[in-house]
Formats: sequence, C-alpha cells, structure tokens
Amino acid sequence: MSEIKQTRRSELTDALLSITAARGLDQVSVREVASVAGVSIGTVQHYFATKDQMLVFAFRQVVQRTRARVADIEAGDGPRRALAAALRELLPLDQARLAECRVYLAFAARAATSPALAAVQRETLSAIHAELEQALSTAVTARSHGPGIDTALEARLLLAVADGLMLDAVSAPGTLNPSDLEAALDAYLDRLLPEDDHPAAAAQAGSRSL
Amino acid sequence: MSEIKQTRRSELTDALLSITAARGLDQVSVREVASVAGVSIGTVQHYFATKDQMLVFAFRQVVQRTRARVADIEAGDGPRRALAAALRELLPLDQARLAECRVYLAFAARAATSPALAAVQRETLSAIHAELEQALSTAVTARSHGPGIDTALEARLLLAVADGLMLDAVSAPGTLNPSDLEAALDAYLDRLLPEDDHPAAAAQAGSRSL
Amino acid sequence: MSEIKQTRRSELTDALLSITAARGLDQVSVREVASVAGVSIGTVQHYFATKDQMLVFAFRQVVQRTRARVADIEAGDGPRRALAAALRELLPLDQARLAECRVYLAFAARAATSPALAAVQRETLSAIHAELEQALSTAVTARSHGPGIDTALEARLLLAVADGLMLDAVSAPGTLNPSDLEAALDAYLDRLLPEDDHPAAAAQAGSRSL
Amino acid sequence: MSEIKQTRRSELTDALLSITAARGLDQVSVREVASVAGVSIGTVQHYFATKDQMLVFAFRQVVQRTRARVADIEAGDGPRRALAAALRELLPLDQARLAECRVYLAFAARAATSPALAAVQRETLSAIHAELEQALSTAVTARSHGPGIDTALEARLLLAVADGLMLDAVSAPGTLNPSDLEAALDAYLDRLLPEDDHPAAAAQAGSRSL
DNA sequence: CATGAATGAGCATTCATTCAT
DNA sequence: TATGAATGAATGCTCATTCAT
Repeated sequence: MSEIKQTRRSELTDALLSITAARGLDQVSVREVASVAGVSIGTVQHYFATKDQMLVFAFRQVVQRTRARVADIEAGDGPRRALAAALRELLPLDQARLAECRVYLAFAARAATSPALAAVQRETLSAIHAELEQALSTAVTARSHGPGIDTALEARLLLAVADGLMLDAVSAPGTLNPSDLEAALDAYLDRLLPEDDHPAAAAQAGSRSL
Repeated sequence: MSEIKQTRRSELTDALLSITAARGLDQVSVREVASVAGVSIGTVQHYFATKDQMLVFAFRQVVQRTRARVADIEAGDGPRRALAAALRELLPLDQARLAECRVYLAFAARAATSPALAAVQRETLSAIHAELEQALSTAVTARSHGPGIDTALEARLLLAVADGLMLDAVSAPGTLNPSDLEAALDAYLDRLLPEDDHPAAAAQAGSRSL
Repeated sequence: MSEIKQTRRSELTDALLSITAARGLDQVSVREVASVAGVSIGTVQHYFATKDQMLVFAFRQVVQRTRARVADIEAGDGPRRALAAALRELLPLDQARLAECRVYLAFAARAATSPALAAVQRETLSAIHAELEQALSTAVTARSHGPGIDTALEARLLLAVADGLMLDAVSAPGTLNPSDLEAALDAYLDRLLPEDDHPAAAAQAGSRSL
Repeated sequence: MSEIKQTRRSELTDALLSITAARGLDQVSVREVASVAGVSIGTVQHYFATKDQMLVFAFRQVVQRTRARVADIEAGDGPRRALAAALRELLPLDQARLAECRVYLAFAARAATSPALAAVQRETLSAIHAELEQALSTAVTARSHGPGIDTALEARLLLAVADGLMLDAVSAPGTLNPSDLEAALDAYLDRLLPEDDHPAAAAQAGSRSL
C-alpha cells in the first residue's frame, strides 16, 4: 500500500471521525464523508471498498491515536502519576478528548452488534488491560510493602472506572464536568495507590494494605 | 391516555427493544418494529407520531424496568448486600440482563448526539446517583466507625464501575464472563464497604479507614 | 339532509377553502381539514364519504358565493355599471377576493384532469356566460343604436378577459395590483360599451359601432 | 453541465410533462417520472436533487417551447397576422397545444402557492407582455393613423384574453372548440387592429379610432 | 353523531454499491 | 487515481379509507 494511499485514507478517516463526533455514527454516510473530505463519492469507495471497511479502519485509527498519546507519557514522575496521566487520556477532559470519547463510545456501542468492530474492541481492551496490569505491577512492586494485589482484576476495575466515567459524562452531557471526572479518578487512584508525596492521601494510605 | 393505548405502546416497545438487543439500534425502523410486533406500519405511527418519540418512550421503558427490579430488592440482608444486589442488576450477568444492557448501551451512546435521549439519560443517571448516594449513606452510618466518605463522589465512582464493566463486557463480547464481572464488583465493594461476615474481606477491612 | 348537517358541511368547507387559499389545493388533506375545523378525521368522513365529494362540494360552494355577490348587484346605475360591478367580483381586487380567486383557480386547474370538477366548472362557466350574454343584450338594446353584436361571442370574450386577468394576477403575485386590474377591465368595457356620462369614453364611443 | 446531462434532463422533463398533461400535476411523482422515462428512481434524483427542482426546470421548459414557436413566426404577412399567429400558439387549438396548455395551467395554478414557480411565472408573463407590447407598437405605427394606444394596457388585455380563453377551454373541456377560440380571438383582434384586406373587418374598422 | 383504531399504499428522499471511463 | 452515471432497496412519514363502537 503506497504512502499516498495511506495519507488519503487518513484524510477520509478524519472526515468520518469529525462527523461522528459532531453528529453521531448514524450520520456517517459515504456521501457525507466524501462531502466533508471534499472528494467524490467514487473516490471514497476507491480507498474503502465498503463502508464497513472504512468504519473498522476509522475505529482502529481513533483507538491508536489515543494509545499513542498514552504511550508518550513520561514515567519520570513515578508510576502512580504515570497511571493517572494515562487514564486521564481516556476521559473527556477537554474538547479534543471529548470528541474522541464521543467517537469511541459510538464505535464501542456499535461493536455490540458488529462482529468486525467487536474484534477491534476486543484487541483494544485486551491491549489496554495488559498495559494497565503492567503499570499496576510496576507501581506495587515500587512500594514493596504489604501483600500483592490481583493485578488482572484491578486492571479490569481501573479500566471500568475510566470507561464508566467516560460513558456517563458523554451520554449525559452537562452533568459531569472535567473537574468532577478528575476528582473521581484521583479519589479512586488515591485509594488504590496512595501517593507518598500527597499529604492527605499519605495519611489515609498509611493504614492500608496497598 | 387509555389503558389499552398504553398496552399497545408497550407491545410496540417490546418489539423495538428486542430488535435493538439482537441487531442494534441502527436496525430499528418503523417497518421492522411493525413487522416484529405483527401490526401494520400505520398502526405503529398511530401510537407514536414520530420515530423519535418511539425511541424516547422505549428508552424510558427499558430504564424503568431495570430500576423497578432494583427497587424490588429486599434490604433485609443489610445495606452492603443490598447495594451489591442493586449493582448486579446493572451488569450483563445473564441473557436477560445482557439484552437489557445492550439496549441501554445503544441508547446511552445515541444520547451523546440526541438531545431528547440525552434528557432521559440525565434523568436516569441523576436518579440512580441519588439512590446510590442514599444507599451509601445508610451503609456507612450503619457501621458508625471511621471518618465519613464523600457520598456524592463515591456514588459517582460506584456508578462508573458498574457502567464501565457493562460497557466493556457488552462492547467486547466474550472477554468478560459473568463471574469476572461479579468478582470485580465484589472486590470493589469489599474495599469500599468491608462486610463483617465475609472473613477474608473482614480481615482486610480491619486495617482500612472505611 | 338536515340543516345541522348542512351547517357542519359548510364549516368543513370553510376549513378546506382557507387551506386552499393559504397553501394550495395540494395541501388539502382530510387530516388537515379536520384539524383546522377542530374535529376528528372520522367526523369529516362522516359528512363527506370521500375526499373527492368534499372537493366537489367545496368547489360548488366557492363558486356559489361569488355568484351570490354578483346577483346582489343593483342594476340601478345602468347596465354598463352593473356589468362592470359584476366582473369586478371575479377579480382579486382585495384580500377576500384574492383568496377566493386563488381557490377558484386551484379548482379550475384541477378540473382539467378531474371529471367531477370539470362538470362543476362547465355548469359554472355556462351559467356565467348566460348571465353575461343577458346583461350584454340589455346593455346594447338600452342604447338602441348601431348594429347588434354577437352577444354569445362577446360574453365569451368578456369572461375570458376577467378570467385571464385573474389568472395572470394570481399566478404571478405582485405583478398586477388592483388598480391595474380595474384599469384594464374599464378600458375593455369602455371600448365595448362606451358610457355616456364618461366624457373621454363618450367622445371615442361616438364613432363606434357598439 | 455536460450536454448529455442536459439531454437526460430533457428526457425526464418530457416524461414529467406527459404525465402532467394526461393526469395532472398532482399525479407527478418521482416514481412515476422514472417509470415513464424508463429509468430508475435513483437516476431521476441523480439529475434533479429534489422534486421541486425538477418541477421548476420542467415549467421553464414548457414555457420555453411555446415561446420558441412564437419566435419562429414569420412577420412577412404583416404585424396583425403575426400577432394573431403568436396568440394562437397560446390557445389549445390542437392536441399538441391542448397538452401544452394543460401543463401550463397546472403550473400557473401551482405558482399561486409556490414561490419558486411564481418566480418563473413572473419572468414568463413579463417577457410575453414585453413582446406583445412591442408587437402592438409595431402594428399601430404601421398604420400611422388615429391616436396612439396605451400599449402596456393593451398588451395586458391581449394576454388576458388569450390566457382567459385558454383557462376556460382547458378547465371546462368540451365547451369551447378550436373554432370558437379562433373566432373569439379574431373578433378581439379585429376590433383592436382592423385588417385592411379583411373586408368585413375593414368595413367596421373604418369608423374606429384604432 | 362522533370517535379513533387500523390499514396499506404511496410519498420524497437517502443510501451503499456497481460499473464504465 | 478519480469521477460520476446508474441502480434499487430502504427510510420516515402522510395519506384516504374502512370499520367497530
């Protein structure tokens, strides 16, 4: 596949994602993608044989973009902060991430009845789960006190908290603002991984098993 | 509005929900609802002037059914168990609840770009949040030891955990089975509200602030 | 047929005519007539078995109203003035007559492809033609000078002038105002039936055969 | 716009006009136009984005065809005969012109409640009025005797006579045959512009001011 | 006399897709 | 590589009409 072909595909995907973020996945049509991208319908179908292929490609792309940002997070401030930073990338804390979350939610919901999208979603969740588990493992061993945790289960809960906060915030716009989301996420992490340099958290954390 | 009219509406809504659970909200058309319900297109539109009205009605109905089951939970076994039972109603732990969750997720995702559905979703989340907050408050005071918790924030997290587990389970079918979900939920609740008669949990809970 | 039935029919017809005047005959539906008249659809169909019957009844009614106004014209000022007054009732010289003309034109146009309405239109034109012929005959013999005219042909032309001015004014709104229409009608009548007390017309008329 | 596209559009327009002439504008649907033209529904909508656009295009086309025939009239026989020939093109004197008149009347009536069609009708009437005024001016100066006439007003009346005869003939089929229409038109023109080589008319015309 | 449930055909329009160029 | 012609199924919705009450 040539580079130019990949470029064109990305342009088309951008159009698709902007429609999805603004008006929902239902409003995505080949016509509309072509119109927003400024090309003909035929051109869209030259790069994506079917609409389904285009959707799958776009889903992968949006997930990949988010994960690329997560991968860029510096671990310098410690595992606890790195984990928090990573999870914040999954929440609609600003306009850009809100758009991304709207797109992600739309695709995830459709995955419930689309085998092709479900496959992508399985890959995605599995990869994120593995990364969270690894991060948790690092964070716990860094502390080296108390009993170990069930990292698989805790990774699952961590992902659920992030996804759940995202779902509630995106599906009921106006009810959860960014600071609510950050506060909830921080409270959860504080309980799970008390930060030593966080006075209040440290005081509570002293008596905990984690 | 006559009773018979409400009955017919419920029948149509049942058809709509079964289509949504099986094939997704995208596959819901007036025609298809009519066909599944065994009536003519005209009849559907006699009861719901527009498709949007029908969707809003159906969304309310599915939410109401779930909440009715939650309301029926007996508080006899204590607040901790009642809370767990309530949250289990929100998870896809069997075929019936899986269908319901698929429907709920489809509507919640569409609420992101549908003002009418968003209004229902706001009402729903707000009501559930209030009930969780009340349940938490009851559970915490029942124990009467340790400092209080931020019930609003904890209710938000509790709902996020349930919604997030549901989202991950429904959007990536096959990756989370019912026992995984129950285990995750129990682990979360054990940490939040250690159950005195749960040996392992009690042991851990002894050293916690909650 | 009871009187109350006739009353109800007239109310429904009024609703139909107001819709036709405002939005055109295409926008007339049983639903809309019922809605404007403030009754149920079933009620409309109780008084008019089919939509076609309702249309025919309404067409007769609008024609009859116009002709009733024509019949009320006093002949006291002489045949020339009576004729002018009669023809003015056929032109859209004010809002009320404009509405009537819009309705009449809509029905007349539909008569081209509706046998039932065509029958009404034939009756109507035939009756008006006969009245115009009679009026012309009276006017001409009142003058008792010069050769006779072909009253049938002149009545046909007179009706054509009125109908044509109406058609042009109604179909191209804004191009012909009431004074344009009156001026055209007067000019035509002046040439056909010079009025003795109209100085300019009388001067011209002196050399004419009519 | 390519030539082939214009050709296709004309074919579709022909279908639309034949339906209108035969069964009325109400019976024109995209489906029916496609069926009569022998193409798919999608093809019709490929050439006309909306039904309204198709109607406006068709209205312009039917008017243009009539005016093209008028423009082809040879002025060799003198202005009086040219004017008569032009006006005869506006009357339903044979099957072809009857069809055209039925279409024209349908569109003109709909123009009363359709801004888009009203705009076309205003253009049309304005153009025809200007041509009639020019023709009258030529005819009158050719005679060079008697006082001038109000050409604007006379053009308006001339158009009204033609349109009125057309309306009466088309809306009440069977009441006015071609010879009636020609007789009425000739009588009107004879009075307005007596023809020198028309013995009877000349005799009458001798005492007239025009 | 009046209502409204129920029907099924019909509407304009949008759509994904195929194909020739 | 890109276009646009052509298709025909599907959409939400409006409609006139029938019928039971």
